[in-house]
Amino acid sequence: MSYQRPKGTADILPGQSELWQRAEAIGRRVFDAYRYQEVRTPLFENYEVFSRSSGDTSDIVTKEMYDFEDKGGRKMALRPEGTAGVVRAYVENKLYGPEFAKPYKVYYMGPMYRYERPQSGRQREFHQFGVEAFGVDSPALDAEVIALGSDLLKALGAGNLKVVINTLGDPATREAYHAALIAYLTPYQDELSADSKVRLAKNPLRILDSKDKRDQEIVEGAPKILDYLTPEAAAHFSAVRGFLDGLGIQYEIDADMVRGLDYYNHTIFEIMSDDPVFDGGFTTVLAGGRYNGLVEELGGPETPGIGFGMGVERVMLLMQKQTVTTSLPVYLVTIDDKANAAALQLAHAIRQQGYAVDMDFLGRKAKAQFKSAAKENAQLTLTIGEEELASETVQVKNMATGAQKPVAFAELRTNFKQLYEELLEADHE
RNA sequence: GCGGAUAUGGUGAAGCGGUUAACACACCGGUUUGUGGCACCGGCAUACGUGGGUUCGAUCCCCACUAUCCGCCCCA
Repeated sequence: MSYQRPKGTADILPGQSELWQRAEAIGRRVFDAYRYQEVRTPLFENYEVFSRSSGDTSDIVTKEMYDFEDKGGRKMALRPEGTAGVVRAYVENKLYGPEFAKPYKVYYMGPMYRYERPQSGRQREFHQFGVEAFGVDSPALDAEVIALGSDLLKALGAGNLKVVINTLGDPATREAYHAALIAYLTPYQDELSADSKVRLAKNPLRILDSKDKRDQEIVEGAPKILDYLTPEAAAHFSAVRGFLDGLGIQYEIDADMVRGLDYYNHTIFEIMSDDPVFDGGFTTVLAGGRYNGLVEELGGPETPGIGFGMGVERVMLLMQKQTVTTSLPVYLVTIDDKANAAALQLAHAIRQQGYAVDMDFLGRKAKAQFKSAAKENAQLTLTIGEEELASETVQVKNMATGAQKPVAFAELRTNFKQLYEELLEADHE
């Protein structure tokens, strides 16, 4: 009986994992530059953590969540996104306390789970890098977070980026706009797509980014949220725009942009790429926004917050073009099995000095071993045969120049670093 | 949840009613003793997704299932 991985999951194998490690290293570097520190929260939480934060009616909660009952009868769920768990941890660990600097900035990297039909750039188990910053309502922080997202993608090598922003305003804004939108759309009720008819009752904002052609025509004449902003919300948004301008970050305002999670308010943003790998059109690779009120919703004190999530798989599609070349310091060539004992000891000694060593375990002939060494991009090959065993030396060959010379076992064992550097120096002469 | 396409060895890919199921790549070995390339020679593999059906005969036709890919919904 053989098995295959669950639908929508992926094995990240050597060849790919190097690229993931590179992405993670770049992510950590960028996050550190903005003084975000890593937080690691559980992959699963109480179901309520997600349903309360994302909204009971959001698609993510109603049809995409991997929820289950544990053996103790508790309703749990695999995290569909990163923010809820981080907010829960923020509240539970009382990170709002006066001893913590504000904003309290954290980042995370890890797998998320959504029960969806897999397709290009979308899986059931997927990965996000994300940040959250708590405790500061200043629009300057909104701008900094957007700058961070943009820097992150650029550092990861993503090109053809477009920053799109919008505001959902404060609760008063939202209430007024919600009413206006329903008033406008209701007369068109019969003309709306089937999906949008449902949305009209459930979440009319969603109709704004319907892809149905007729819906779009109707939406064109719909009231714009920007006209319903309270003075405070308008001031916040214009300040964000000013800071972005000051940073030289190009952006578009899309008044019809809505996000899938109900907890957003004020600034929301997406960074998209129209790189050819997404064949046709802009695809969102990073998105987030402000979620003042969410901390309270999960039982904490009134605390503003803002953050974003970045889809690693989508970024990986962009990074795919990059090639990771690795090289190997030493390949040990053994002439026959009699050399194995000495080879193992030398390999061990060199590895302990911090250099990677590979060797043959199949008893292949020298030619094949050199071929492997070349394939692994070995810098040096050390050959051990009968003569070398007798004289306690190895033939060291610089693979780049082809130069070869004998070196005593003892020297390899005690001072490999110097030898290695000297031998490779020859390269540059 | 809905729609479309596809399923042949480690990989890519021909064949489309009767074949030793091509070919290429990869891998292994050899071309005289222990050195990376090329060439040539040889070897290699539990390959026709699973289960039914049609047929004298099915990789090929039909049905179902499963899986994968792509799109919709939704989203990162």
